[in-house]
Amino acid sequence: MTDLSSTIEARFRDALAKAFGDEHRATDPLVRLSTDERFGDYQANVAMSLAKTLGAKPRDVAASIVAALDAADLFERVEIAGPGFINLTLTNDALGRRVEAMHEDERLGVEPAPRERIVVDYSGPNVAKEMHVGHLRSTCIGDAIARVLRFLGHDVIGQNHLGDWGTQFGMLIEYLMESGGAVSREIGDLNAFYQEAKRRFDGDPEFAERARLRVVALQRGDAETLELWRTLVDASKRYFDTIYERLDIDRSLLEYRGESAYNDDLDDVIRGLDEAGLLRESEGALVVYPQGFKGRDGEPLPMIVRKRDAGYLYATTDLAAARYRLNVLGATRVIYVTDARQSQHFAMLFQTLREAGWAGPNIRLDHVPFGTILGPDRKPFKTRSGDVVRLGEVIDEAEERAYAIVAEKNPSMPEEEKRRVAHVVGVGALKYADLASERIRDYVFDWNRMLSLDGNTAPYLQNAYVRIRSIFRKADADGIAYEGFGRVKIVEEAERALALKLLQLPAVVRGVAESLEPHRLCNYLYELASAYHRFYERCPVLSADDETRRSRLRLCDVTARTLKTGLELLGIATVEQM
RNA sequence: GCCCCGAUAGCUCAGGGGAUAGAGCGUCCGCCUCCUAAGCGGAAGGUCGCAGGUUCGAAUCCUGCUCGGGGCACCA
Repeated sequence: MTDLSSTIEARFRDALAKAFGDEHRATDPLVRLSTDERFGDYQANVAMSLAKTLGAKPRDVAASIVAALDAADLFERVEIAGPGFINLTLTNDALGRRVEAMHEDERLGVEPAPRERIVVDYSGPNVAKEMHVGHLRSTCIGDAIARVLRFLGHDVIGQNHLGDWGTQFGMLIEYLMESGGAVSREIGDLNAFYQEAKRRFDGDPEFAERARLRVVALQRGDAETLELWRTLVDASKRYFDTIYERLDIDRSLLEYRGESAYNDDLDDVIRGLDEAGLLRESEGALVVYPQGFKGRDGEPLPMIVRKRDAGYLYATTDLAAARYRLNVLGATRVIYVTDARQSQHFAMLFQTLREAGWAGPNIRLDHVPFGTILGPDRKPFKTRSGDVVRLGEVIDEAEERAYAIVAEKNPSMPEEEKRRVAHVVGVGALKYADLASERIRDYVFDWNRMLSLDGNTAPYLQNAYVRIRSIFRKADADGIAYEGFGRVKIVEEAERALALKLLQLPAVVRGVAESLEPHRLCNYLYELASAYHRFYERCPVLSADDETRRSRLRLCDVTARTLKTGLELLGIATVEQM
């Protein structure tokens, strides 16, 4: 079954064609959710905009559309109001039948999109460095986007573009050799290792020289050096995996493919740019000048692809990675989830890929920028001493704070269960706070707000789910039968509002895949949970008569699945009790 | 200097051509013999940064400005 908004839109396109000629099938009927219940459930606003081109009065246009509209099985009322709004009220019967169809559908009415291979580049921490809050947003937003696209049926490859190459590895490997060659220490103290190496490098010119030679050895593929490099990379991956696991990041969507994977392609990138006629030399460096960019001096802004000392940069690696994703993996869409400060870099990168002919007109390249996490002082989130906040410590605190709340609200819960719930609630709250506001904006990190049980938070949504599950536990305990559930009868206003909200899921998921804005899904789930809570207050389920009970249990069940699925798409788990 | 992003209730944020702009927190007032009150209802609170413009209609689109953040050659 086509989802509700698409169905309504299609009806209006038919009506427009019938009333004003076939060419008007292409006119957007401007079907929107009504802002006020007095204006019905949906409204079509096309009459006002069409009146001018048709040279008719808007209300007459509206009347013609309504006369041509096939409304029989769908709308209770179709009313023309104000300057020419067409207000639509769905029949309770249509709502009930659509909720039943949604309930029967494993995908909750979300139809698969035409399958595309899509690469999503996110997380991207640096080898031999600890992850910090700066990595949280890319990791959570990227994971959510990858999950949504997969749910829509796409072939999604998440790639972790690790910072696993570069001059700093000379220093790290040299220091590793000095300190015995083994990373036996299980990398909770990667930062310490990095900083010790840096201190050695800064404080001892003789060591610094050895580090520089070590870079050369690494680049020419010296076996012993490479092995130590691999030791560092592997140890770091083990550490990243522990963080990803604690954050409930879907590792089946995220493969490690660091910068080093493209080392052998970099010469060829330069050659390709040359063949495309884009390569220029400037002050000893090799650069390209993508169209439309100016520097401080008003002159064309170069993107440097090879340094004066013949070294390569992230632009080169990014070009190589993009070529790999397009040519080898066959992606038709590549999505980069990085902070907003890199916007210009990606704009230049995309422009270069277009000009080189490496990304054709049918390839979508998206930069998904996001703002900074701010502390309570509205400055970038740091510890009191001004250091970066370690991601592991943030997760610890999220779980501790959630544990304290769970223990207070539900003291009789077994200890192990409390720990599990604290994890799900704490990490869910942390991730949800990151996803819930428009991602381009900076957001203020606030433990109390994100863990609040009121408002647009993960715990509020998780609790709505828990309350539903609680009803089913009681039903099972009391031996109340509900197999097959029965028809969904919409009677009460709260049932109606809940049904309407449920049926919006497909349009919301599609919108997220298009805009790459997970906060839209958050808003939807919050509205759904609110609608459910109102239903819960006003509509007793188990104490109702059998027919009503079966109907309401079915509403409960489809709501629970929608909440659970929606939260899963955000990378957030649910629990049965909390 | 140029470019990008932001500005909506006291605070934190939704809404991004459509009717009288919403939520949570905070403040005030109500609601548990009843499926989790981790909930619900109500009240109070807004020149949607400023000024123009486009439009039947602008918080939403355009231009300029103010304020804040970010970027602008060998780091990523």
